[in-house]
Amino acid sequence: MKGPKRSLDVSKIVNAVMELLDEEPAAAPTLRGVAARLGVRPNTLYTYVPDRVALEGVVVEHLLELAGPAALAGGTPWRERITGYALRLRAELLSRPGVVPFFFSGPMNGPNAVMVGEGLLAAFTEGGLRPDDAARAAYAVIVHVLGSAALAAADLPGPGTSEAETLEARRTALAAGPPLTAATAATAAAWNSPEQAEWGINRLIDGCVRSLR
Amino acid sequence: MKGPKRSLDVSKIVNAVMELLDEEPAAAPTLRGVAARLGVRPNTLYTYVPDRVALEGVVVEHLLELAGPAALAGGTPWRERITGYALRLRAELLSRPGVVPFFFSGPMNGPNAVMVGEGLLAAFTEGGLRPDDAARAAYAVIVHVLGSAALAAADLPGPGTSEAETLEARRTALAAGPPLTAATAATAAAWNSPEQAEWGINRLIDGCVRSLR
DNA sequence: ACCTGAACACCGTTCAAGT
DNA sequence: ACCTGAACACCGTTCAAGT
Repeated sequence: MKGPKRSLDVSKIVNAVMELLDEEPAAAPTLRGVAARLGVRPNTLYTYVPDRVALEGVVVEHLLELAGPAALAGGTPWRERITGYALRLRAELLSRPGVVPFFFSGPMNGPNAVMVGEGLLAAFTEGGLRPDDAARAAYAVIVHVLGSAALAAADLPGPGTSEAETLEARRTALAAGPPLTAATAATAAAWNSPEQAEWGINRLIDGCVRSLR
Repeated sequence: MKGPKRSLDVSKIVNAVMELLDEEPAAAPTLRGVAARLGVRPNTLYTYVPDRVALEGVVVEHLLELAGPAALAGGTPWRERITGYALRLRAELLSRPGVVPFFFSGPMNGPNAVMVGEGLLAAFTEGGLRPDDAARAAYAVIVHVLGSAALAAADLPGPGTSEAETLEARRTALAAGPPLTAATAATAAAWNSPEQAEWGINRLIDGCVRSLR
């Protein structure tokens, strides 16, 4: 048995990124950090990946997969498939906030992105939308879930602070704001909660279904 | 007339950021770049701003203002006020893609953010929503417009490529994809267009209004 | 073909020092 | 109070060189 010609491949690099995120979920992985974890020099990674954006794209593909796009294909009612995937993806991202910027650093056109798109299209079609509306609806859902995840990640408390006290501080601040804001401070303070993300996605789907006529 | 005690203030710093964005809209402004443009050492900025995230927060506030939040308060039908502000904000961001990440680097709780929230609340209330639903709807709109802007910015072609050929390349790629994707390739390829952003926001508002009952 | 050594041109941030 | 000099600990990326 002769030794391996190469010690690395792209999937090992992605694994290293995921391990870094496991250890420090809020820290954005860097090429140098990934290389160090693999016991290799930073420039070695350029043998496998053209640049940082490309590596981030591969990680994005991995996360789209992690959220279980296969479940989009069928089995449960169409609407649950959509909200299910959307909320699973959001949860995966928010359990690793450091990865969120990766979704906004380049076009999202890998095979898993296409598969997710196809699954959402199928679900919306099953929901009664015409093809073009289904396409618009599918991408609107992606926009919403990624926007929600990104804003929630930006709002995460630093290591010193608990989520509850951040929430309470915000509620108090909003209660001192203009009238309508003050009157809804408790709701508004939790605007980055999973519950409100679910509410938003459901309203979006409601609106899409309504455009059936 | 004695010389000024300080040569700088926060608004001059924000101006410098905006000038950098005017010159190179896709480049993310840096503290060092801003300092250089002001003819000052990088660490000088720490007299005016505690760190990079805080500076970005001030720039975010400036952009929320640029999109004209005052027009949210009244004058036109409630629904146009919402879509108008949302699409103006999106356009401001996409004419300066380098600033987009600033919206995701920290909590968005400045006075203009509160004012925008209040304006959206007023509009949705006028549209017939109960206060808590209006609050959820207001923030869902923000989520959607910022998500849309961020994904569109990530999809922008590099300096070498035109928008039209990027679109055409994507359409061709999607046409070779799975069946539903292929059937809607023309629509799907333009998923980051302003038209589809407007479609998405309108569907979201539709869905919110429907939750009146 | 794969990996390294060394360098380049950057970052944000700190701290003691000058005025 | 404001700004600087100098340094620290980082980045992504390149290129020639070694195996």
